[in-house]
Amino acid sequence: MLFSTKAEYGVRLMVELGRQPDGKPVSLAAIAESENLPLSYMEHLVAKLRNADLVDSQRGAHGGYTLARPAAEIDMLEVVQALEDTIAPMECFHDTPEGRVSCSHQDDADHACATKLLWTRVQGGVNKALSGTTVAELVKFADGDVRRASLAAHS
Amino acid sequence: MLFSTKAEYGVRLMVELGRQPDGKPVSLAAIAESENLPLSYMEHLVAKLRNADLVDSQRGAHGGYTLARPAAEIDMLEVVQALEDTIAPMECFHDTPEGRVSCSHQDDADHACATKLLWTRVQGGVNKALSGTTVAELVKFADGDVRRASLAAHS
DNA sequence: CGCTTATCCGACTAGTCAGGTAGGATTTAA
DNA sequence: TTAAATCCTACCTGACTAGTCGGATAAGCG
Repeated sequence: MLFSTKAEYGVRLMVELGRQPDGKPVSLAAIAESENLPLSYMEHLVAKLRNADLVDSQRGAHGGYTLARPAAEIDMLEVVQALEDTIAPMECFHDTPEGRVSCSHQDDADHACATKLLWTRVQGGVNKALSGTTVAELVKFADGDVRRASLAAHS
Repeated sequence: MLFSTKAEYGVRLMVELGRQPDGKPVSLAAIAESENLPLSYMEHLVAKLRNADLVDSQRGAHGGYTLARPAAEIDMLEVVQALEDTIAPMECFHDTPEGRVSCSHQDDADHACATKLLWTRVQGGVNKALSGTTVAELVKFADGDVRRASLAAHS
């Protein structure tokens, strides 16, 4: 498995939020019910999204969550990175502050890390796919042949 | 972490085998020592590679393993697929016999699986990176020739 | 024929973590 | 003031990763 359910659930959550046409906050309970996901588990996930400034929260009655930015300006690389602790292809890949990939295995003159080329390419492919997809796009896809979302029916 | 050490170790193993110029079998002990990896753990991995017809084995004294095919004809998608139990991006993706991806979540008329588009793209990116890289290429890279060549994912 | 080198094979295990639960504190609208 | 919601911390549990171990089998060699 490439990603865990954290990414799966979190992406669904973002899509549900992006689905809300006006700026009205949506409660987690509504999302959890509509996607049939455990509410208390989602609380952990949405906390990560909030820490990453991807969603805003409104506490109290009639509170909930909203996208922090327009859905078209949030790409999936941000979302997945916020949810998964790491999306590096291998353990030996640790992101440097400059954002470059590097490998902790030796990279000497006589013996290069043979797998570095491969994992770099894989990560490139994943990042490209993630950063090239926005929340808005997924919303459109989900709504494509569907008239009404179950969540919209509730509000 | 996208992949486990199974893929990491297994790819290293394949590269070591591909490094052997003649068809002489290489013992696991030699590889384990040269890559500084646990021998008894590697035995499990090489068994998977053998079952996938990626390596041939020669038992007994002076035995060992050889690539089942020329290094240029073995791509990393085969290798990684043999090692990892699944490389689907998400749990809900199960490969159908025809090789197409599908999602086990409901895709009914009233609620399309919003994340399907995303995971399909991700898997496409990973598969492309893996299938576009051969053992021979990694061998060449490790030997230092192509060190400055395409590190980034090419198309 | 043993002896050594190697692959093969299955059982077992410590540690980690994903996935989820539980309980309560805090904030806010009506 | 009460209900609806976020927020926060701790805890649990089964599965899986990353091994280890002991031995069976097979092949070359003197």
